[in-house]
Amino acid sequence: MTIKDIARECGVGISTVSRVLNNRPDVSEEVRKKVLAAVEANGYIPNNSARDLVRSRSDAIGVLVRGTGNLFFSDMLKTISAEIDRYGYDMVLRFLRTDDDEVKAGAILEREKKLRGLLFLGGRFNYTPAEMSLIGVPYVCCSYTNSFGTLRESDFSSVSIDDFKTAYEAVSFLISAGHRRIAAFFDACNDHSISELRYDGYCAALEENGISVDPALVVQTGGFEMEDGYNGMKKLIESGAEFTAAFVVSDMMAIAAMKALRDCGKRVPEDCSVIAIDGLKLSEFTSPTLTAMVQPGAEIAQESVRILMDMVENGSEGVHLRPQAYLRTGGSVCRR
Amino acid sequence: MTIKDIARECGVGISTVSRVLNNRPDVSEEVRKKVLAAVEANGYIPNNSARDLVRSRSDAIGVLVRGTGNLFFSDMLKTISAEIDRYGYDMVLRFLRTDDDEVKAGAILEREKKLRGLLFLGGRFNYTPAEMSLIGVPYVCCSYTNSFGTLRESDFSSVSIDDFKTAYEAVSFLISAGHRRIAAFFDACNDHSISELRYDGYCAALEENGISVDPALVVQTGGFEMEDGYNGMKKLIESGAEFTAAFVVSDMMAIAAMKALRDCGKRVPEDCSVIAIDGLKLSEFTSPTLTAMVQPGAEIAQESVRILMDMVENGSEGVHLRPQAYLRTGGSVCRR
DNA sequence: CTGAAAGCGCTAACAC
DNA sequence: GTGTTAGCGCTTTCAG
Repeated sequence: MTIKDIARECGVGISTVSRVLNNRPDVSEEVRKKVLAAVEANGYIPNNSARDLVRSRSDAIGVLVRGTGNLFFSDMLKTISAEIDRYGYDMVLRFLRTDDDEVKAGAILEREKKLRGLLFLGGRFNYTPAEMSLIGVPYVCCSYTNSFGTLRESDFSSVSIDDFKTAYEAVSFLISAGHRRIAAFFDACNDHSISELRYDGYCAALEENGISVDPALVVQTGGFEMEDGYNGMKKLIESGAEFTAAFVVSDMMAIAAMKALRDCGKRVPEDCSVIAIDGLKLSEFTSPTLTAMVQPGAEIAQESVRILMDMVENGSEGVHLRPQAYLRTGGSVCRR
Repeated sequence: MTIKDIARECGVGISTVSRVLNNRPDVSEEVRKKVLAAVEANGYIPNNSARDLVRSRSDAIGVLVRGTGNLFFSDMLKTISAEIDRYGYDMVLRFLRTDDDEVKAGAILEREKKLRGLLFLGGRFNYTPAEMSLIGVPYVCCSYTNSFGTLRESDFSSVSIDDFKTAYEAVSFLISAGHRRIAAFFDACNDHSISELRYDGYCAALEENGISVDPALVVQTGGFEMEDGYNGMKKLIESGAEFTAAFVVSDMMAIAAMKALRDCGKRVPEDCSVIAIDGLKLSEFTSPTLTAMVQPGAEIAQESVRILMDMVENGSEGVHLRPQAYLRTGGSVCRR
């Protein structure tokens, strides 16, 4: 069943059918009805490949996902998918392994599929103009920034919370609750990425309050998995370090860290308060409820797609949005 | 940059380039090298649309995801994506809203994208041959079955735990631990779907042990969200019903139910034991650790893809796998 | 082993 | 308004 069959059945030319299919105005109402009826009756569905080939582009957006253990990303992905759909585009999705390079993968995907735009859900923070020249379509960095790179602001878009500031606020909250011995858990403090920015925010909050950073309280877990959070906390406790609160880089790791605390006979928040960044719905169902800086995931996802579509369809310049994370008070932090 | 440019640059015909690109054996080693070099040098990437058009098929598998609030599915999706990739195919993904029909969506996707096969991640349990005739390629039902439908076994594949049996085993475990007043939480008991099967397993386990099913202990939450689990448990407690254990249809809802118990001043497991089906990694980090029947998610995902590829590439008949769920003992169940 | 040529199904000029 | 026609980039006979 091709466009030709429909044309023959209706006794019209194929371009007329094409016009109807593409909602062109220059078709008589009568013919339009007839064609639509035939399409419906035959269950005809246009061949996407042929369409893309002749237009030498698709109506598809590539989505490259990094860091898939992350529940936060799973949620955003659904929103992103729905938004792309709403704009009438297809989503071409790729999950990246940790050792894949998202830029190379994006460049290949773009050409193979003749994509109109790329959305990176998580990625490196240090792109250079040279490497990004591989990419020939608009792209947006979703939930991360180019803090350690050299990209021109107008050449790309990004939507992300301010990692430094959000960490700063989280730790400031602990300090304002009377805590001074505050442990911290990151992937790695010098990863030129999210952990480094949040670590800097942690340090800034401490120093601004006259508390010096104690390296013995900073744990580099080497990963973002729950096990990493659990083992990190366990190790810290066993080290005999003294602390009354913990700032954890992500909710999932914080949940695991709370588990480690309890397994070691410590109460949350009485013996150790815990705060994290993400604010998953899940974290409202832990005991105690996790106090967290909430990333507005739906907003980040929606805005990312909106901005990307604006670049794709109107050739707009890059835009950089920093939606505000906000504090959600739970039961995992108490006054000291 | 098209195949023509490469051909010209190498001074060969385009069909020769095509042969090299498709790993055909009938090309001289010398020419192959030259072509590959030119491809590399120019960063040439074949146009997928043109390829799919002429072959009138893609090398793509459609994945339709139902019930996206489910962390279990998020995990499986990653495995499915990786597996499809491993077989050298593309994945075309669609998230379905609850009111979308996965069969219709699948049929449209199949024709638009000229898919080779379809993988439904969750779906209705009551397909009929008539409606499935819309689908013209092999398909596999991943993590659900056709228990309430009339499909011929050979016409499709499915990979899923035995819902009835798994629920039966979970409840039997509670009974063997001395519990007799066992509450149960489902979406709806007569949904002709997963909840109904698990409800039947619950009833069977009770009755086999001479315990009659008390409708006052069966909660129909009306959904699979965490809120549903939380509210369901709260309602049950407020009803004044007496029970010493709870069987919950999914981990996420069980986590929420445990929260409700604690919020009502009840201890898990001392006042109420809890068991669920799913066995997420997350549930090993709750306090207490959730006792659960573990669905082997990675196995289900891998086998689903393997079976589908076998149908696609070798025209194999439908296969129905029932991987065994196993008990993971946590701290949420105690003897009575 | 290699090249020429015929489409795959569709869109977009271009005529009528 | 509508039909005719020329490709889009590639794979695949079919000759050589």
